[in-house]
Amino acid sequence: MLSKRQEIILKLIVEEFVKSADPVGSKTLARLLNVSSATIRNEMAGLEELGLIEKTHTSSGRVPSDAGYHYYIEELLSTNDNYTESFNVIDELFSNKEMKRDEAIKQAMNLLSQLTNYTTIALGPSAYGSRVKKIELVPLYDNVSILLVITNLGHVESKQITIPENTDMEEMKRVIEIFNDILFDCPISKVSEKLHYEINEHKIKEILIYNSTIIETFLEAFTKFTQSKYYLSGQSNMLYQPEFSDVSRVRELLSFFEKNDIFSLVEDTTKTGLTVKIGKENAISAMQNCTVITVPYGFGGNEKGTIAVVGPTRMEYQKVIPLIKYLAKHMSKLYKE
Amino acid sequence: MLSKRQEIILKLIVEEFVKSADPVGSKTLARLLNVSSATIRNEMAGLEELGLIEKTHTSSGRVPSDAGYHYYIEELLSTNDNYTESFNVIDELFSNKEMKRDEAIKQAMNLLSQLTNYTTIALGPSAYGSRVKKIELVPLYDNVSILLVITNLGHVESKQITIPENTDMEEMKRVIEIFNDILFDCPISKVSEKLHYEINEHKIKEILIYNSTIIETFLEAFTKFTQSKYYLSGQSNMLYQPEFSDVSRVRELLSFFEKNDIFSLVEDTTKTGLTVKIGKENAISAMQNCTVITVPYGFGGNEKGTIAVVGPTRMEYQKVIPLIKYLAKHMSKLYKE
DNA sequence: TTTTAGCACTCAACACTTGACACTGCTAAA
DNA sequence: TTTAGCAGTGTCAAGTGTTGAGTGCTAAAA
Repeated sequence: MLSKRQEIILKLIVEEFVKSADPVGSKTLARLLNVSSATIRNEMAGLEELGLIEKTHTSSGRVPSDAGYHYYIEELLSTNDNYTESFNVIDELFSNKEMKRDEAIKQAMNLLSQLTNYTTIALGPSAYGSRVKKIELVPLYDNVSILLVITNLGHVESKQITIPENTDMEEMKRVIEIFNDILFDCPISKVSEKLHYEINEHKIKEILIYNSTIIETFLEAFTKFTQSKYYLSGQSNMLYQPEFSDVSRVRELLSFFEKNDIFSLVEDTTKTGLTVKIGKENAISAMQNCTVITVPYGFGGNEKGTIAVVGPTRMEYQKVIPLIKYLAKHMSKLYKE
Repeated sequence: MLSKRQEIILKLIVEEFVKSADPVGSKTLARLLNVSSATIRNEMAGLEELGLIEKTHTSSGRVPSDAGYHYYIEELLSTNDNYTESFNVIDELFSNKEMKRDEAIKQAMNLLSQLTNYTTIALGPSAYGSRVKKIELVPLYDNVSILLVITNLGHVESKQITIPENTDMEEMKRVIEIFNDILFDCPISKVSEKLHYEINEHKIKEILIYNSTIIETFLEAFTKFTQSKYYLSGQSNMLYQPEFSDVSRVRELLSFFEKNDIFSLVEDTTKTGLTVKIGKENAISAMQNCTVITVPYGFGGNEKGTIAVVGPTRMEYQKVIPLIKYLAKHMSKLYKE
């Protein structure tokens, strides 16, 4: 257990370091606390022993360790501070109702990356959990058609399909009708299940006789919905942080963003609430001196997405955490139709 | 006019420098040409006077100037070399017919950035110039509907619209039918024109009486088609080039990619053939030591797009130019339905 | 018991010097 | 026209010395 004074010192170290990016020494703190630098040094020795702060070299000032940040976030942050400055900007964004959900999410992420100056990520599930509203087939030319699936939340997915040579268009229309019957109001996540069930049972048999590959094309179109998409904003923000003055770091990080591994950052956190992964807690090597903060959104149905802020471990937690929480709350509202 | 030997020397300087990224000195060339280094130096003095090569400092080897690269590309490259190695990979990609056009373009750009190790850009016009195939309105809930527009090339655009409170759905259906009548087979680029014409003439009058804002919503949906989109691939490739070992350069470049200024790179070149902009010829400051090679594609109708490769001026022109030409040719085929 | 002043020590950062090296341009001879 | 030789110039890496911020420890003061 830390003494009151140790907590104050830890808090100051974190906040000074976040501000300046330089290790903070005993003199600086002495000035802020009206004790001598020697006293501070004694306290710091204690904090270091507990693994909450570190030195970069024998005679440098102290820097918070990963554990130190955690302590800061969990014990020293939640109670006091509350950053509400930018909340009205967020309110404003969401007051515009004339936006498709995807568009709203994109804009929210852009806003968040602007407000924080870090990189932000929104992870699907663009349509996961929403329901089938209508299925259509629009002939284009020859034997090529476009298969359209529209969901109750206004999401549209299209897939080009080639219909076998000797096919009657009337027949095809009937097939689509049957699909509409079967799948109307069916959650996207259950489509595959439902189709496979119907294959053995009722109406769908005649389709199968008629053409078996059409089912596959269908399922492909639906997997497009379930493939969670992601949106990335403010990649280059990070480059202005002093921890990325080394090009090789930048390379690593950007290559990571460009690969489609984004999911590996967040994946398992759809269930829990706000998660803060600091430094080495991130499995990805390029992220060893980054913090990833994730919050799920959309509790309405079974559709859940995640938003995330990625920044250096030396992050303005004080500002970011309330902001991302507030944003997730608003986005959740958006999901309840 | 350059002498034969000067041309050979210029060619070697370019190619050596492209390979090594180090200024090339007289000794290196003497070894390759079986003359003494002093002879080379005399020739180099001439080339420098013509502004084709430069020194980085008084006693350094020579580096091609922007003009030198141009001379190389125009006079020394086209005749001899022909890089065909990777052509079969491209053929393979395009042999898969089951792809929507957008998807095909994306994949082609990914391939190109992989093959070249530079950044590639594909600029719209995703649907500009294609024709309206079908318009639909799918009610979602309450007074919210989705407006769908499908083109003859399988492109789908959707927009959420709110229909005024006291509106009869049957009436609405009739309106959509009228739109379909008017706009069927109309090139996207002409939609606005045609609508405005019809407003003063025939059938559309009754719609106007009925509801004037619907036309606006309509036009908005169509502008989505005409807004040329772009696709960027291999951003981080550039970071591995030694010219980007300086972080501030990287910052500039990546910030540029992140802004939506991409069009300013290419915009005016839709009409001409292959264009090579070297170094200072690029208006954008972040690109002052980059080369941008652009080629238009899609000569079929009036729909034209552009693909581009962005790399350091020290670029493997020998490899990139044939490659991008070949790719553009194939993509053009894709556009002829 | 806690706090403080003082001192010796450490290390990063910066500026400077130095020598090796890779060029060039010029000149005079081949 | 080509070449060898030489003086001159700038880069780069290694080494040196200095400065300054910060530490730990100890002994005295509160």
